[in-house]
Amino acid sequence: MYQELYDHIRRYVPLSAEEESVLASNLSHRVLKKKEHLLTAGQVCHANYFIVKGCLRLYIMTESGHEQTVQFAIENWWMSDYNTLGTSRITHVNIQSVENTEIVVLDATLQEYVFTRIPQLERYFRLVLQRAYAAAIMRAQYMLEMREEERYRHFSSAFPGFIQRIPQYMLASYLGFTPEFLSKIRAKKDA
Amino acid sequence: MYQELYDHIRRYVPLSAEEESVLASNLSHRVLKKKEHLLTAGQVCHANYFIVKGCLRLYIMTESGHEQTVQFAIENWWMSDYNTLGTSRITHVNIQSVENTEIVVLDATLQEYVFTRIPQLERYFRLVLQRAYAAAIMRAQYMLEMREEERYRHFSSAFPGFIQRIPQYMLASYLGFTPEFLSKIRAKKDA
DNA sequence: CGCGACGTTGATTTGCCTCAACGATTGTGG
DNA sequence: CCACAATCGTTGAGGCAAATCAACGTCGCG
Repeated sequence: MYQELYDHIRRYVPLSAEEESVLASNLSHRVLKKKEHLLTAGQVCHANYFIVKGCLRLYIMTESGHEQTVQFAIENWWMSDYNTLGTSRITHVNIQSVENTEIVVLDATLQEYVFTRIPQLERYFRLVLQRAYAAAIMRAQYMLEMREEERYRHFSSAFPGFIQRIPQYMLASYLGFTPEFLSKIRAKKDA
Repeated sequence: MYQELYDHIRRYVPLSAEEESVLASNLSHRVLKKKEHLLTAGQVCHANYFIVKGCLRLYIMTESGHEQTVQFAIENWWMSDYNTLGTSRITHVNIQSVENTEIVVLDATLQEYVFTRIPQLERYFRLVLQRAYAAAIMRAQYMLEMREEERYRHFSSAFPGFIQRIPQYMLASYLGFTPEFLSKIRAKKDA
């Protein structure tokens, strides 16, 4: 149980068998079918989610009424609405599974308790967040320096195989252009 | 000395006078003139920088040879190249002061030592990074959902006053368009 | 089988870029 | 302290990349 998470934590900090069990009693496990919602705009976000297997996406509804994918998360990444997590404010984002997905749920208040019992986890999350932040900055950089087509080519070479796991309209949205345009890019150079 | 930083830390975690002095002996202070470089592509990034007063920007040189501003940081924010900080890899980014700026420098290796002496700082940085990450995600969202002109209007209403502190060409670059276009936006609706 | 979701393709439009020339402002050295 | 250069901002003409809109093909699923 939770083995993938333990392994991930051990990449960053030591974790004893005893600590594993403290952690285990504060976690829960959840299985999501494809396209199932984990969080919907208007709700309060209570937990941090670790992906064991599968893929989540975070999206918002734009004023013009279409879904704008803001983030993807795959195996060994955490996802949540960090803007409101730990507060009682409602979220404006939606989190949904892209494919059948298995996650570990760490409730925000339990997380605080776990930190008191396993102080090294504070370090683990600091390191995880530093990586995530660095990745977000890199993404901002790519959005700024590359044109649409270049972004697609860069993304597909950086994450080969991932392309086949997600519908094209979600990828187009994430990369900041239209599905029609993505279709035209592929028609051009896939040959 | 370092009072602004102590105050900022105390927004998140307790900090005793004794811990202040442990911290102090591992920090240094630096004053930068406008446009001075703190980090240049090709160097190794050794430290994390806390802004006491002033403004830094992080930028890269694009293939076409122009400066692409990726981030700004102002009072009470930390800035560094988190992609390489703590490693011996060279950086590809530049960090430069926008105006006369005063910073606190926390060396990466000393930071590790300080964490062993003041474990609560691990928590402080976790919380700071969580906020920074949340802000970076919000920014990605704005880049995706808004058109160029809307981004400018949103930015200038979200950070009134900041506009006057930075040259327009840096702001245009940060927002993802050309200085000429920014000039045209302003001409349109400032009247 | 038929419907809805997804992807493709083409015609047209448009928002923003590029390029170029011209002001305004700053700062620096004689 | 002025002159000049360099930097920064403005304005306009023209071009192009990507959006929009619309129609059609295809696949999976109830």
